[in-house]
Amino acid sequence: MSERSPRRIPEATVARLPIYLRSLLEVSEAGTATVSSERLAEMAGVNAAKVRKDLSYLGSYGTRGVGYDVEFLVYQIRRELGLTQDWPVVIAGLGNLGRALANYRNFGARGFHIVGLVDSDPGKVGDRIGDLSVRHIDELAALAAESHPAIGIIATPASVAQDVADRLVAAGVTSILNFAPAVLSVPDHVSLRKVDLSIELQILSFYQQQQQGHGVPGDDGDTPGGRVAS
Amino acid sequence: MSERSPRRIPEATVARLPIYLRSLLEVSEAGTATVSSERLAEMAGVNAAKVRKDLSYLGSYGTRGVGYDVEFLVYQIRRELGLTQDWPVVIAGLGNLGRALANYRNFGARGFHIVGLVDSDPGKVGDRIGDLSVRHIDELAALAAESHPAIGIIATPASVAQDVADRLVAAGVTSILNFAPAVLSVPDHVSLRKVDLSIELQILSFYQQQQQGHGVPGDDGDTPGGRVAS
DNA sequence: GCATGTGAATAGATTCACAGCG
DNA sequence: CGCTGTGAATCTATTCACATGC
Repeated sequence: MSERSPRRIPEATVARLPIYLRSLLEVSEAGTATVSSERLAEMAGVNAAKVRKDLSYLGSYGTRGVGYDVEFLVYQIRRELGLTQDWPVVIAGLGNLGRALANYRNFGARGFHIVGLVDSDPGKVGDRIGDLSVRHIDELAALAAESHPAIGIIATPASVAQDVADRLVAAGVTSILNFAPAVLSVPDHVSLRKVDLSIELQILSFYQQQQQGHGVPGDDGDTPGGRVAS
Repeated sequence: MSERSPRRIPEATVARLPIYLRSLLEVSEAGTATVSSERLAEMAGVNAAKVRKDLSYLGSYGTRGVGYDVEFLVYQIRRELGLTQDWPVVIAGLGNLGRALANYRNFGARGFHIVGLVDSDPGKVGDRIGDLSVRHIDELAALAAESHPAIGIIATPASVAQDVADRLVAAGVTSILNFAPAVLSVPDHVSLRKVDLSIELQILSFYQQQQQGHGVPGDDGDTPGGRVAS
């Protein structure tokens, strides 16, 4: 049973699997048993050929002339994404954003649970958020010993983000999601992704300016700009 | 002076310009007058050839044997990104996340200012956040008439995100940043970007599983997974 | 001499178009 | 017949390597 992934899944495909999964869950909710690549593509906002190629990396899970079995595909994507297990998550930095993240209900609809909240501000230590209380970041090692977080979310100011990242890595975290507006460097064995509000706004600003700037391209026959990127 | 952009800037490059800008501002802060592509690359977490090629799309702004003039390059990137003007932004949805965004100090370090906050929950309407008060989403047209928001940020539940997007577009917004876990469709003239916590976590989960899953690749000689993507 | 700027080479992602099969 | 699965073609992005010019 535990065959290793036979195909290497391209990064761009990996990034879309969660979208397909979400679409499939909607379809499933609606009680539909099978779905075509065309329908999935429409829901996911991509084109059908891409859906088929993406899914083909997981295996030949469709039926020609019919489509894909919804429940089966949900399971396969979950498995491929590692969502059949529950990853322990620690959040560092409990300002506005950190609190918002900590309170996020349906934390990715299963697959993750928050095991710790840390901050360096003594004024925040002890605060209860959801069913956890904030601990001092110096206790990270102790927290790690108890609950072995695999994923760390950084929601601190940029100035301390690298230090926090280093501490997370030292505590055994091997994936980091960085919300701080800073470029982090981590060892090779640690995965890093970033989410950056001001970068996203600046990208939109670029296309906004393009549009208004010189003479309004109107219908310029190619991608109008920054659409569903990343 | 107002020459139109002579070159078409690739999407991937546009997405990196804000990172270079941030790095340059740091260098500028430190009082350094010129910077090499090598140094910039290090700060931005990319390689030097990429920096040079990216910057070459803006024009030949470097000096061979020397590097780039920091202040000059800051100005050019700002201009290219459309940050020499101030874009009016409206935030829709003032739950935990919307509030966190509304309170975000240094809203992208200039270039943007919030002109409106809207929500459909009567319990939230009237709340003051920063120096604005929350208005009902039905007032969006009125708000648009007053302050002409160009950019809309959606921080609502997924279930209403498409409706909110439609309203924003109807109100004249031409760029949308979507935080709701939903695929939105907007007219061609509207730019759309998304930020999705649960998708990011699921991507990390994939690489996390790869790492632990089958026999620990250890040093598998290629990208260990999901590093600084998008 | 040294760091930029850029053609050429390579790698990666998307799209096409159709063969294959239920 | 209809929809998947996939080679081939295309497009986009990255990296190399060196000519160019301060």
